[in-house]
Amino acid sequence: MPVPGNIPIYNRKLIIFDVAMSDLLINLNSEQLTAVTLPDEPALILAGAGSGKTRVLTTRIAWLIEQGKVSPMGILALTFTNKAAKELQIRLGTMLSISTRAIWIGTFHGLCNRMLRTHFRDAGLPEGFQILDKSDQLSAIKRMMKGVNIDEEKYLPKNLQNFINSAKEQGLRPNEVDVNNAFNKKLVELYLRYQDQCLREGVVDFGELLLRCFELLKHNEPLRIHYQSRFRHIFVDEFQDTNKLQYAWLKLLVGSRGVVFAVGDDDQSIYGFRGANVGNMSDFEREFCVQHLIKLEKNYRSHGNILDAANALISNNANRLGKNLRTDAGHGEPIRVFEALTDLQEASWLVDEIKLLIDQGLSRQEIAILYRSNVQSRVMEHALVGAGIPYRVYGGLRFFERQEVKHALAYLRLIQNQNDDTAFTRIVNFPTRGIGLRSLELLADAASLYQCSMYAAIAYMKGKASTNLGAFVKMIEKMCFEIENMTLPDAVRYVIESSGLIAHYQMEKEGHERVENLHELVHAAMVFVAEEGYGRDESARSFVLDARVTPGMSLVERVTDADDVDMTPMAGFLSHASLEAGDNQAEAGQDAVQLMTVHASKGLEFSTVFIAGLEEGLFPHENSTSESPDGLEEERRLMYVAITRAKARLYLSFTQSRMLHGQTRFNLKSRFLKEIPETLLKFIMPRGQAVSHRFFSSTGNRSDWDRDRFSRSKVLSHEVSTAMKIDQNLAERSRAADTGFKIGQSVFHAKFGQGKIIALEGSGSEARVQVRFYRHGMKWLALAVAKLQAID
DNA sequence: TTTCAAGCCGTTTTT
DNA sequence: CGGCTTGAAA
Repeated sequence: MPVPGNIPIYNRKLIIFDVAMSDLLINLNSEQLTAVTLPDEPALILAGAGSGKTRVLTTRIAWLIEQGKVSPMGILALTFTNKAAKELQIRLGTMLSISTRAIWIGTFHGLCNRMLRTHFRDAGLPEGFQILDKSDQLSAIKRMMKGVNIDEEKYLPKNLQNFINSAKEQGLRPNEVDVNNAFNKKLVELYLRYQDQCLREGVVDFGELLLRCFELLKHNEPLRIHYQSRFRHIFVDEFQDTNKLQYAWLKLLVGSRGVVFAVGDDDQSIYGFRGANVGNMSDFEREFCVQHLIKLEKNYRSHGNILDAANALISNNANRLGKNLRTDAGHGEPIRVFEALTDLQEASWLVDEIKLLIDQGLSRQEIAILYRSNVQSRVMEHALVGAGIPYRVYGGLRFFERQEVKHALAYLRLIQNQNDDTAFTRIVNFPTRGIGLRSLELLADAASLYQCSMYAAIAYMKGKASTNLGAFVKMIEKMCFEIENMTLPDAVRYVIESSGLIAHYQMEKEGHERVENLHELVHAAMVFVAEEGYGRDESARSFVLDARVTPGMSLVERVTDADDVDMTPMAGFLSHASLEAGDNQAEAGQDAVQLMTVHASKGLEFSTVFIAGLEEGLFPHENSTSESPDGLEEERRLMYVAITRAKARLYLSFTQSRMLHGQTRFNLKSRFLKEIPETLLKFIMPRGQAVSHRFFSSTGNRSDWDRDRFSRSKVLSHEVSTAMKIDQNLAERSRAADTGFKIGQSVFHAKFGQGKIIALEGSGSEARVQVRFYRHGMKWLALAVAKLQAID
């Protein structure tokens, strides 16, 4: 097993690759090949949607290693999301048979976190510093503001939060922010106060991770030189999403010898509103003297009509680096456009159309409904539920954001770092232990008087409040003592029990799922320990050919998160919980129609895509169009992203009227529709609906209507047969119910949507189940009557 | 401490 | 319209 340590692994070509390098290269088109085999110089790759961007990235890394140009240790790959990092790592893992562990792959935040953990002293942070997520940050800000005398009407915590974050995104400390008026001045003052509080409590927010790491590299020359000489090749994915600070950080890290390979698409820049700066791409080109700007314009995803639509649309933007997608696939289907009278009609048309598609054999998960804003989902969900079509909505609460999980983590955080007032206030009286607001006010006063954390201030408390607080301290101390020698999962289990969290949620009538999530947290800790490689011997972590990593081994075992290996399991787990909030989607697994915002769809692809609500004011959104011209361009890029998600079929819809915020609004059809050549479109008329003049004038030619396929009689017969099929299916499934269902089983109900079985009773035709539906609460259902569908 | 009702707000969102 | 927060009352 052991390989002599003095032979550089990266020179042993035969061992390294599962697939011969030539095979990897031969399947690339000429644009991709050029990019992959570029000499050691800064490069900017303009990677269009569906152009094989990730493939170029991974093949380039593999190629560099194979050529002996760089050791895995000399590679740094930066992504924007954890998902992207994971995908890179997995795909690299399939190309290379050496461990990918030595390669630093991660998000900007993850890697900054790692550096700060390693050099916490140099960075001026306490060893066990905690990371505040967005909601932690907000509560920290609220707490800070309580101690200051300000006009609460004028200074909203949310606004201050945005102010602080956007300052940090631009790399600005309080003293560096431009002060042009009194209002601004106050905000800066509050920013400073917040900064002091964070430092005192030993916590950092997301922006701080980057900013502090930036400052660390900037002011610490030996460290900067160390990393500059280590990372010879730096890869940046989704470059158009980087903000000013990330760009500055990158420049520091690259130094004069590093080679940056930046991949991005200015046409898919849709996060300007949160600080992303597309200008970074042209800045990069200029400042790094990029010799090779390579455009990947060959698209492997969509049919011609779809790409033509996308190209035509995006050509209306003035600020572009410029590129045009092309494909070898045929034109494919025309893009279908539907105008509805109301949002309800739009939804019911959508559902009818989806039924047809499913009948034609399309799987549900190949169908996506995209919309500009989340409120639009409700009408469509309602229609889907009514039709008994399983669906999945992306977005919403993620695992580590759930209140019960955050509570449990707060206990762990307080055990780690007793200065963490955010964690303290969260749990000091949860579950309730007779510590009211009054006591906490007194405690906060004491804390500011003695300049210490609230936890430490308990020692100074006198009177009756101190009894309960004293008991709390005893409990935390006991926890610290007990878990000291426990494994991470055991510690988590101990804490959720002894804190009383489990007992509390068991008492609550709606607490079943929360108890489950707490147990799930223990499981998450086990997975974390296993995946991160804690408990293995040190040699397994260092860069040697790991005998256990063989081509036949499962991917999961090969994937590790390089971020956290230097931390204790607990610190690593808590970082992980803050930096990777968990899955953003509802229960996976089941074949379901996908609903999401256009933003959430970026990077995904579907055979069939519906883009709903193409109306002025909604898409493009009114708030974006009024503010700046670039706002409209970003909306257009958003539309471009939406269109390019579709592989084979694309539907666009809009309505004359829509219920929004409690009132009916009448919108014009989106300008984006007009920017797509009519020759690519096919207009569909509402079924059984008298065609108004308005409809005529706004949708174009009568000859464009698809009378054939969407004629009334045909659709109706389809509807009937679909309904019968669904009934049959459901009936069959419920007959199998006696044996089929068990507690904890996820189920789907035509009326109530998805839910989980939490109780069973009776048998045979008497059998009843209690189901907690995600959207409709708790229900008892007779299995003989209710058509429940098991979801695996 | 809990519960209920009035009030408020409403684009997109990862780390 | 509807979800969530906040404030008042029991």
